[in-house]
Amino acid sequence: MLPSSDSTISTEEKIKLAARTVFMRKGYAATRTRDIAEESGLNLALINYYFRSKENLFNIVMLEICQLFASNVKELLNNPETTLDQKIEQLVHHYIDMLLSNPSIPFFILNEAHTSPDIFLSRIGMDGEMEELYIVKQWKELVNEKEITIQPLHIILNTISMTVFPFAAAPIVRAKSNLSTDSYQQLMEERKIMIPKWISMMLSNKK
Amino acid sequence: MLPSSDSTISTEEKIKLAARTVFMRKGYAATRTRDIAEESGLNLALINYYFRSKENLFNIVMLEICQLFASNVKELLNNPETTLDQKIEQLVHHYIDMLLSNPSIPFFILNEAHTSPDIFLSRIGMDGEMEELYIVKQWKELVNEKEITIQPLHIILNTISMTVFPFAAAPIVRAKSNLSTDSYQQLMEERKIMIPKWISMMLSNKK
DNA sequence: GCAAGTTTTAATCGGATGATTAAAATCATT
DNA sequence: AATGATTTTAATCATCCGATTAAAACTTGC
Repeated sequence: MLPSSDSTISTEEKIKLAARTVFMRKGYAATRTRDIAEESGLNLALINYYFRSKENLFNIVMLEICQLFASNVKELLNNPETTLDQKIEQLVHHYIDMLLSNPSIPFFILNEAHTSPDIFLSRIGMDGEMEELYIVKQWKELVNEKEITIQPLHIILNTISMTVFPFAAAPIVRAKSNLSTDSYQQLMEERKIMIPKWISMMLSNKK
Repeated sequence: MLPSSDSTISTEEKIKLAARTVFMRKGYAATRTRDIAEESGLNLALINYYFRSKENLFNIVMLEICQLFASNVKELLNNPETTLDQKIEQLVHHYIDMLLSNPSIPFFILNEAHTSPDIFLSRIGMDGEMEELYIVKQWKELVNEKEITIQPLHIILNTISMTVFPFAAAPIVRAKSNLSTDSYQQLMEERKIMIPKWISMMLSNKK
């Protein structure tokens, strides 16, 4: 978990916290070091004293967010004790819970992946090694059993799309649907239950 | 349709074209007027000569993109001649086709909706009046017939999520799945067929 | 082909912004 | 309390970038 705002935290941590807030709200380019100074209530020069440059600070914040985004997921997908359906359910729960407390993350990640894909992809360990995960074995078994012809990528895309997109598009959806912040959160709680069911339906629909 | 690059187009149009390219690639904040000048091969001062400011130029480009994004959709959803299933199918087809030729639009819209939601929402006519559309009547009929309890917002979210998100996240998904541009387009063509079926499944699943 | 308007150019301005600096304030050690 | 190290501050620098300007290069109408 990312550190929460506290009373007795170091200056360095205060800067990182403020930077995370502002970077996530406005993206890298639109953020001025002065914004971070203001947000943290600290002197401008401290940012360059503790972190050498704006870019360096951003990289550090970025890395922590990516780690948060990826945390537990690999273990979850590699657990031999849970079924495939359970894994999907756990994954959706994990992400919706995480996004409910950090709703700006999807935008942030999409933003940086889009504006500088090469840097972004190299920064986070996008090195594959997905084939070894236990869920892949389970998927192959399911394909044999039920004669499913659907590409697994579609299922992955659908799961992530339905889970993450409502957070990325929250400002638009909220405006269009006239939902309060609370109602929107309630809606996401509902989706925590529903999305795994919808995915199961897609999987059980043999060809 | 947005104007395509041509041989005999006015300077004004050249600037707008270049601006669209760069704004969509980098977002408003990260774009310098000098980038637009370079992209168009024109003198820097022409941007301020034809459009008074960077912001003004952005607003114009933005408006055109939003219009493209919203074009035909209202008519489609208000057509009394098509069934609800057909409407969803047409909607998905329309958007995937549009996004295949303009894959940066989702990121662009999400970006601006997030960084300055108030400006964005006021700019595009987010004024509701959704209730009058024919599809709403059809939805209500379906609810009566099949005793569906699912919130319509979930279905809307799912349709848009599954359609749009794979484009917004394309750089990440492409990297993770090692798919070429062609294969990725092929995947989207498949989704054109599949998404309406998945949505139908969700709808037919009574409670 | 010349005058009036229009478009394009190179040069420059002024404010914003990332970064630095040198001095002041605070803290730690004895 | 005195000394030295660390942290914080206000002021400043250098560069970037949106915008302007004045003159040059075109175009149009006669």
